Amino acid sequence: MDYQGDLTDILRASGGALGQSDVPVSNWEFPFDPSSGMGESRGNLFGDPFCNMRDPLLHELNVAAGSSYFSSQNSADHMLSAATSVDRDHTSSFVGANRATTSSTSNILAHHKVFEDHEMQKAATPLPAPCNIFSRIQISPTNQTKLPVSPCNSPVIATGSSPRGFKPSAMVSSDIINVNNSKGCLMESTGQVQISSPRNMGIKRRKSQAKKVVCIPAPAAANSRPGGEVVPSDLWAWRKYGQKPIKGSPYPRGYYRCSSSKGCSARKQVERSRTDPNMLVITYTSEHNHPWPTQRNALAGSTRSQPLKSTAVSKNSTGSQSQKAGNTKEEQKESSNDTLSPTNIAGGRSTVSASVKEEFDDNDKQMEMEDNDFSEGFSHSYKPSMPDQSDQDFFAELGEIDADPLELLFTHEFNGDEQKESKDLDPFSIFDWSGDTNTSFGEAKKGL
DNA sequence: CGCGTTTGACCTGCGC
DNA sequence: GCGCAGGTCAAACGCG
Repeated sequence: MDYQGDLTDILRASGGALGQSDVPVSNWEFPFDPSSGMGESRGNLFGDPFCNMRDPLLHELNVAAGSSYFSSQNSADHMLSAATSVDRDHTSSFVGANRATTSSTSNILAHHKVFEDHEMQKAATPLPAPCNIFSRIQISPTNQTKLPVSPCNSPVIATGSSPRGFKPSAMVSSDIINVNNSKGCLMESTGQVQISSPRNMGIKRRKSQAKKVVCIPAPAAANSRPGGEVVPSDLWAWRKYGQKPIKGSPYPRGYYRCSSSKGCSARKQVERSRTDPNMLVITYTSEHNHPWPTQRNALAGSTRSQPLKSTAVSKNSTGSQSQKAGNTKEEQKESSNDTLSPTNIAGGRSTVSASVKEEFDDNDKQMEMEDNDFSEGFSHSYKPSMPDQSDQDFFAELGEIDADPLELLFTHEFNGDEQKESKDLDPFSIFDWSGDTNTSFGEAKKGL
């Protein structure tokens, strides 16, 4: 089995926190420290390569974490509890994976992790550039990787940004992985971390660009529902511009570019985990240079990306097709709608997990996690920030969204009798599960 | 017509 | 320097 570049690698490299689980999410925990005041300023104090990278889903992560729901110091545990209860009726591979965990977080539904790329640690000149994400990540051009070790158990995994970059031996591994020390907090939750902006941006993009890796469960198990490649759409519009088979992986990698705005350099790569086809690994590169769509118009033009019945049928009928072909289609369809499943990210009801990894590929750079408050930095980083807009404006614009994702996610989900199975309260509803996939996904959720 | 996907070719970085 | 592999381009085509 080739784990190169696979999420599993990350996890394994993280010190074996996951044990032998094939489901890397089992021990994942929130990278953010809910008590770290995520609701405070957006930061933008340091060189955050993603200061403008406002992925709605990632944003949701932050906001969710920073929401009042998580305001308490124990909010993380609350979240965990809530998530557990919510998921109680759902059985999924992730739940099964969680069985391997020994901590009370074993049933955490939404595990978010921030990963530090080992290459990122390699160094970088600290930049005062306004950034959010790693407002607390400091990169030292000379220091060796100073791994943030916090009482939190979040397995922070450093990985290569690219399959080639996945060199477990080079990963931060145990140094930064302090597993099961505590729950619901990010290991870096108390440290300040600064990272510098990528150098040579645009010249050696692939090497110098920071990346975010988000691992989420595929909403619809491709293996169980051939025609149910249900992928929720986020508020960004992504256009696929390429696909490449990845060596060692039966699944191709799709390349997407933000089509919400011309000139936006935001890109993402979507591929299915080799070891766990139910997991999608989404790598975000570059950043959005525009506010995220105020309307769900991000879905515009993406209708075709929704699995057509004909397609599903075809796939079903041709289930014996070459694996590559099948995978390719599934991958593309899933990713075409943006694979960031709210289920995963938002800590919805289903037993899902999401990990977010920050990567910073630049051999010339070295990142130092000075403190342990990485989570806060993370939260900041993913705060929806409008480059030229005040936060107020931003939220005002948020109001223009058809439905506030967060509200949908948490207002219902965690209020009082929050754990209704009602679809109205279904955080999934905030995403566009178009076509027959709507129902399909409902089934898929049950299947989870 | 506009937007999307598909897909082969090309470019680039990296390891040997 | 060469080959491999990942990343990107762009023409062709489909869909609403």
